[in-house]
Amino acid sequence: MSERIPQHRYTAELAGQIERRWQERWEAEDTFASANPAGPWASPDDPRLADGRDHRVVMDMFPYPSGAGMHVGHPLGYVSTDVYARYLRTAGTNVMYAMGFDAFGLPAEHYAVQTGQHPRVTTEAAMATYRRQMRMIGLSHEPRRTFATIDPDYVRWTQWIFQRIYDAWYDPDAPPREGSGQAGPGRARPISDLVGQFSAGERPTPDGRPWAELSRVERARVLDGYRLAYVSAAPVNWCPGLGTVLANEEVTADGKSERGDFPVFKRNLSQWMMRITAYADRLTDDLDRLDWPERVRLMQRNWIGRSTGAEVDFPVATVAGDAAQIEVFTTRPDTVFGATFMVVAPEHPVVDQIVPDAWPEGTQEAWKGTGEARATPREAVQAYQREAATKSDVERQKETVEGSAKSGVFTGAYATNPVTGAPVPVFVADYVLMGYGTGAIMAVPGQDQRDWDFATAFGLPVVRTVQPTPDHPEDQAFTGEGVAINSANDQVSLDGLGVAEAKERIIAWLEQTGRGRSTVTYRLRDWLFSRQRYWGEPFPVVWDEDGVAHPVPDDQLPVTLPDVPDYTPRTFDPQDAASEPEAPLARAEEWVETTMDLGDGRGPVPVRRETNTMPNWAGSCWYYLRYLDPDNTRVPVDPAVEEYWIGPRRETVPGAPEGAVDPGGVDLYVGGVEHAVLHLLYARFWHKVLFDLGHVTSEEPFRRLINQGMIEAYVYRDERGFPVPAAEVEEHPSADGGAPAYTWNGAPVTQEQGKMGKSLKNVVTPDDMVDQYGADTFRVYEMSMGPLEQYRPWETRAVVGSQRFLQRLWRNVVDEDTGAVTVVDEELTPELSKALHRTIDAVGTDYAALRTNTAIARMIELNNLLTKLDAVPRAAVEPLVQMVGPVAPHLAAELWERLGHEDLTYTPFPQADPAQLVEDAVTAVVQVKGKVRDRLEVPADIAEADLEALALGSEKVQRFIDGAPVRKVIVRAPSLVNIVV
RNA sequence: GCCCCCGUAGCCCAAUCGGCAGAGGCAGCCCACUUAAAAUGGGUUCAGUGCGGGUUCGAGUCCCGCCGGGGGCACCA
Repeated sequence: MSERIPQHRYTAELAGQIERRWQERWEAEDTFASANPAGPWASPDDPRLADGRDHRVVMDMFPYPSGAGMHVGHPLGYVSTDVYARYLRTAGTNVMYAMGFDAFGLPAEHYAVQTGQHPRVTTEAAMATYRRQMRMIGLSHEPRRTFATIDPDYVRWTQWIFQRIYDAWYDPDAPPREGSGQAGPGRARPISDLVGQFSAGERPTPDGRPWAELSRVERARVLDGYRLAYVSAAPVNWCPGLGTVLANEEVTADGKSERGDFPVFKRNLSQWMMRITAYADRLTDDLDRLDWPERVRLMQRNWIGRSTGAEVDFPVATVAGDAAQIEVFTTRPDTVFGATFMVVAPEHPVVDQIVPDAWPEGTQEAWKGTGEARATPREAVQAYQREAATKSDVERQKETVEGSAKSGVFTGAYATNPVTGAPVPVFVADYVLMGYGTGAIMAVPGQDQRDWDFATAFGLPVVRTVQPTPDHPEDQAFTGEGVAINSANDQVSLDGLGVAEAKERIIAWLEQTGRGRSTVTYRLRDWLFSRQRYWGEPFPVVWDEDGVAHPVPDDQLPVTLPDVPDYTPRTFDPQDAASEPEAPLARAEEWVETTMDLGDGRGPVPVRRETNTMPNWAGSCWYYLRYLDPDNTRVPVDPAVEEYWIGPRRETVPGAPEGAVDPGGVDLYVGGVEHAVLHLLYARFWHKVLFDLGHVTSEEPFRRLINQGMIEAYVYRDERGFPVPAAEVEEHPSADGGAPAYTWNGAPVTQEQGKMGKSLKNVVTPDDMVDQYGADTFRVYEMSMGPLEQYRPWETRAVVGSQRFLQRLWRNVVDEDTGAVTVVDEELTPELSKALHRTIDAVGTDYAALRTNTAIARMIELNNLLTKLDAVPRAAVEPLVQMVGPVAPHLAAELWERLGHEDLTYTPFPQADPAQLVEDAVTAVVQVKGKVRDRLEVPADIAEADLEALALGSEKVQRFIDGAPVRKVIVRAPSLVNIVV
């Protein structure tokens, strides 16, 4: 059987030999090393650094290495960036292309729990598998730049950056750094600047005492209120099932953990936070300067949720008789004349101050609540508060969103509408959330459906203050645009104004009279930064005997994880809301209790180490910076190196606003859309802090982002609905050309498309594909399946098409029987020459635009032309081999060498001759009333009038005109004429 | 409920500015090579662009309304 196959055919075996040979050679020769302008590996004489030469940083989101290794879906983005990087090298660009590992995290910890092995052991093993697979498919990463987030050297700098964040505060009045594209003031500054302001008396202390009179502990408390990394005892997301607290971004809309899908409860716990809210404006504004998919920018904008409006003060009398105010936030201050009642969140502190001992005269029964306790306002309100406290946010929402019935209780107090002077009843209701705005609203049933529902349920009055459209239903709030009505008092009138003008006028009046102010709120909350896990970066922080936090001095970093016998996390019954987090590190007592010289003149003192660890996101917040300068022992990245690679560019990205300043950042970042608001938001935040503090020159980490699609696979299910092994399913074409039928073991099965996974029995690995077809074929197939962004199903059956292409290319150069090179040194025919140059032109454009699928189609086309020739001219096949280089690098390198050349990696991409791209003659289409009726061969530079005359002279055309008067002739020389009769 | 993306041959996908619906691949069918099959090579069939309107000389492309698939947000004041 196999002896029939020609000895030198490009089979999987031969491909494998070629691939291994080139992989070894590339590694031995450091082929992919980039040229460095500065830092430990500086090579200033490298020609790639010459003036005018471009540079690009190309990278993928680094993987979290799972024990199972990669399936064929994982390398899609990697192969794309590799093709792009390889193309750029041939285009004369200095390319930085590296890959590391995101190696802290829960799965390794879970796996370690099951197997009893240390997470480091299993993680290292998984990384070895990934490295082998990435090398096997020919990725041209620069080996010397690789690292994992668990490497002590990397942890050291992650902790170092934490210290800088801890040692900084956000000064909203500070001018931005020179040259930044920031619109308004605001910048992080070292905490020492703040201490300077306090001690100089420029900034008052909270209680007004001079700074010098504050104790050590008091000063620390004051500063903690400003730091960008701080400990707070706020309500946090506690997940007993995982045994840790979680960031808002890690909790799904229905109150479950994103990982594991466990219930999450709000608990008041003391935790590390990052003051990301200080950057809310810049994180929103700077999205405009990035070349990112619109939907990702939209998701970030939604997550940050900037909303402009006004705060309005509603006077209220406390039970003690004092004049107080309830401050509300509204985006519709123009509707304040229609505010007929108020609602405050059950947790709102004002409630205790205003609830009277007895119901006011004439209080409606329905306002007193539904429970037993309704004799006095105090009892009713407390009962309602208790009930609300036992419910999670999600439960609160469920009852009311789905049922649309709103619960609530009258507080017994009345406030005063500041524009009408009318008394308005104050309710507590859980549809108002303490965590958003001021935790209190003015209710305007006329213009807000939620308020309308509440007003209807409690028999409250409705005043429309915006004229609804004529067809608007009588029984609904009107939330649209319209002119203001019923909106005037003695001093100000909004009547007749549109919404925007009305807002402006009423805010001006409120500010003038001290009743309110224009304001901005955000949905974004500070980032909860500590986790009760073992497998993460330890905080470089110790606590002294007074409970004051101290950073571990830089020269003592990294703080490494203690080796403990019991590193498993304490998890609980997922429903056990009352459980307490228990950090695994707290059990390493010898590590926790230590002494340290804190540098404050006291000498070594007893301290307790912080026992929480950083979240998995910490390591991925800055790894792209470390690629730039991985061996630097002085700083995370040399500023000159950073500026060269990712500093702001002179030109802005496409679509950036007029006059914008380029933010810099990685030139191409490819990864899944699932990180749209987690990793990508956190990394942007850290980067901006580093920018403010002067450690980097770029304002953004990732200048251009592409979300690669997912490779899915067919899932076949038997009649019971269970998946059957996809590889064993047989296809049976239908007789009439319709959809085919599928069977497994003779029994019919159904086909659907789904994720690739063990449980669906449809996993295909790169290892299988490289064995069966070779790495180059695998790469070509992945790239020819469609555009990078698209989701598409894997079909192993179709891979053979890519193999045939490479086999034909091989055969166009090498004799399958003898192995001899068969190309001839003949002139190209004019037709072939034109085809070649058109292909060069198109393929170069496609590669540069990451349209690898169409580039491959063009190369197949040219290759098929060559296949038909008796002898293949060298001048045609050599450029083709060069063009194939980015997608099938091993095969191209081999053929290039056999054709008598050196390594292809830096050989300049072929140039298309512009003269060969112009056509002498083209086919002009002649349409009559939009239908094609004739085709004419005409010179490419034909004049419109000549083409028109030629078209009208056509016999076929005249037949279709059929003597009717010609009304109009549209000429698009040289390709089209449309005659309208 | 609101917002975003996508629907082109049996399948994966092409189609600059609105200008001949088809570049490439898979599958199918036919032929060559073969004792035969596989592999390989050559040839070839197949859709009028999810549906309904509109704009236009001309619509896969632009606009409106549906249908189907995917995703995001959701008492956010």
